[in-house]
Amino acid sequence: MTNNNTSNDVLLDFDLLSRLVVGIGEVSDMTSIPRRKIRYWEEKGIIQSEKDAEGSTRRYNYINIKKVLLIKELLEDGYTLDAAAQKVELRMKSMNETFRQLAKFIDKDLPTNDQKE
DNA sequence: GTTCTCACA
DNA sequence: TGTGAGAA
Repeated sequence: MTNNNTSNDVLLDFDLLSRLVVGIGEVSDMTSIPRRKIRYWEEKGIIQSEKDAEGSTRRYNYINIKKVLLIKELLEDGYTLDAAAQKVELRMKSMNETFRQLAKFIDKDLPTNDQKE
Protein backbone atom coordinates (compact mmCIF):
# COMPACT_ATOMS: atom_id res chain seq x y z
CA MET A 1 0.00 0.00 0.00
CA THR A 2 2.97 2.31 -0.03
CA ASN A 3 2.53 5.22 -2.31
CA ASN A 4 5.28 5.18 -4.90
CA ASN A 5 3.67 7.67 -7.23
CA THR A 6 6.35 10.14 -8.09
CA SER A 7 6.89 11.97 -11.34
CA ASN A 8 5.52 9.30 -13.61
CA ASP A 9 1.92 10.16 -13.04
CA VAL A 10 2.59 13.83 -13.52
CA LEU A 11 4.37 13.31 -16.82
CA LEU A 12 1.53 11.17 -17.99
CA ASP A 13 -1.02 13.75 -16.97
CA PHE A 14 0.53 16.68 -18.79
CA ASP A 15 0.45 15.18 -22.22
CA LEU A 16 -2.63 13.08 -21.82
CA LEU A 17 -4.88 15.59 -20.15
CA SER A 18 -4.08 18.38 -22.55
CA ARG A 19 -5.37 16.18 -25.35
CA LEU A 20 -8.32 14.88 -23.39
CA VAL A 21 -11.11 16.80 -25.05
CA VAL A 22 -14.23 14.74 -25.44
CA GLY A 23 -17.86 15.00 -26.32
CA ILE A 24 -20.81 14.94 -23.98
CA GLY A 25 -21.36 11.24 -24.63
CA GLU A 26 -17.95 10.31 -23.32
CA VAL A 27 -18.30 12.49 -20.25
CA SER A 28 -21.73 11.06 -19.61
CA ASP A 29 -20.58 7.47 -19.95
CA MET A 30 -17.47 8.03 -17.86
CA THR A 31 -19.31 9.75 -15.04
CA SER A 32 -22.67 7.98 -15.26
CA ILE A 33 -24.31 11.37 -15.41
CA PRO A 34 -27.11 11.74 -17.96
CA ARG A 35 -26.30 13.94 -20.94
CA ARG A 36 -29.36 15.97 -20.15
CA LYS A 37 -28.06 16.76 -16.70
CA ILE A 38 -24.65 17.80 -17.96
CA ARG A 39 -26.29 20.28 -20.33
CA TYR A 40 -28.40 21.48 -17.46
CA TRP A 41 -25.35 22.18 -15.31
CA GLU A 42 -23.74 23.99 -18.16
CA GLU A 43 -26.86 26.04 -18.66
CA LYS A 44 -26.54 27.09 -15.02
CA GLY A 45 -22.97 28.20 -15.66
CA ILE A 46 -21.40 25.63 -13.38
CA ILE A 47 -19.37 24.03 -16.13
CA GLN A 48 -18.45 25.25 -19.55
CA SER A 49 -17.65 23.66 -22.87
CA GLU A 50 -16.28 24.67 -26.20
CA LYS A 51 -17.94 23.92 -29.48
CA ASP A 52 -16.28 21.66 -32.01
CA ALA A 53 -15.08 22.74 -35.42
CA GLU A 54 -18.58 22.67 -36.85
CA GLY A 55 -19.81 24.63 -33.87
CA SER A 56 -22.53 22.12 -33.27
CA THR A 57 -21.50 19.79 -30.49
CA ARG A 58 -20.01 20.38 -27.07
CA ARG A 59 -16.43 19.48 -26.23
CA TYR A 60 -15.15 19.21 -22.70
CA ASN A 61 -11.56 19.58 -21.56
CA TYR A 62 -10.18 17.84 -18.51
CA ILE A 63 -10.78 20.78 -16.24
CA ASN A 64 -14.48 20.65 -16.89
CA ILE A 65 -14.53 16.89 -16.69
CA LYS A 66 -13.02 17.23 -13.24
CA LYS A 67 -15.61 19.80 -12.39
CA VAL A 68 -18.38 17.43 -13.41
CA LEU A 69 -16.91 14.71 -11.25
CA LEU A 70 -16.53 17.05 -8.32
CA ILE A 71 -20.08 18.33 -8.59
CA LYS A 72 -21.35 14.80 -8.75
CA GLU A 73 -19.51 13.81 -5.58
CA LEU A 74 -20.63 16.91 -3.74
CA LEU A 75 -24.24 16.27 -4.69
CA GLU A 76 -23.88 12.73 -3.43
CA ASP A 77 -22.68 14.20 -0.16
CA GLY A 78 -25.90 16.13 0.14
CA TYR A 79 -24.88 19.52 -1.17
CA THR A 80 -27.30 21.54 -3.22
CA LEU A 81 -26.29 22.31 -6.76
CA ASP A 82 -25.56 25.91 -5.92
CA ALA A 83 -23.49 24.99 -2.88
CA ALA A 84 -21.56 22.43 -4.89
CA ALA A 85 -20.93 25.00 -7.59
CA GLN A 86 -19.58 27.46 -5.04
CA LYS A 87 -17.26 24.86 -3.60
CA VAL A 88 -15.91 23.96 -7.00
CA GLU A 89 -15.36 27.57 -7.86
CA LEU A 90 -13.42 28.12 -4.66
CA ARG A 91 -11.26 25.10 -5.37
CA MET A 92 -10.45 26.26 -8.87
CA LYS A 93 -9.63 29.71 -7.58
CA SER A 94 -7.29 28.55 -4.85
CA MET A 95 -5.60 26.10 -7.18
CA ASN A 96 -5.04 28.75 -9.80
CA GLU A 97 -3.57 31.10 -7.24
CA THR A 98 -1.31 28.45 -5.80
CA PHE A 99 0.04 27.36 -9.15
CA ARG A 100 0.50 30.89 -10.33
CA GLN A 101 2.67 31.60 -7.33
CA LEU A 102 4.60 28.38 -7.82
CA ALA A 103 5.19 29.29 -11.44
CA LYS A 104 6.47 32.66 -10.37
CA PHE A 105 8.79 30.98 -7.93
CA ILE A 106 10.44 28.59 -10.36
CA ASP A 107 10.58 31.26 -13.00
CA LYS A 108 12.73 33.39 -10.75
CA ASP A 109 15.06 30.56 -9.80
CA LEU A 110 15.52 28.87 -13.16
CA PRO A 111 18.95 29.79 -14.49
CA THR A 112 18.55 28.42 -18.03
CA ASN A 113 16.84 31.01 -20.11
CA ASP A 114 17.88 30.26 -23.67
CA GLN A 115 14.50 29.65 -25.17
CA LYS A 116 13.40 31.57 -28.20
CA GLU A 117 10.04 31.69 -29.86
C1' DG B 1 -25.13 10.66 -32.65
C1' DT B 2 -25.97 15.73 -31.31
C1' DT B 3 -28.67 20.26 -30.69
C1' DC B 4 -32.59 23.19 -28.76
C1' DT B 5 -37.07 24.40 -26.56
C1' DC B 6 -41.30 23.78 -24.10
C1' DA B 7 -43.64 21.55 -20.75
C1' DC B 8 -43.90 19.16 -16.32
C1' DA B 9 -42.84 17.50 -11.56
C1' DT C 1 -33.19 20.15 -9.58
C1' DG C 2 -33.87 17.98 -12.88
C1' DT C 3 -36.64 14.91 -16.94
C1' DG C 4 -39.42 13.76 -21.37
C1' DA C 5 -40.56 14.48 -25.82
C1' DG C 6 -40.54 16.38 -30.29
C1' DA C 7 -38.15 18.47 -34.03
C1' DA C 8 -34.13 19.72 -36.59
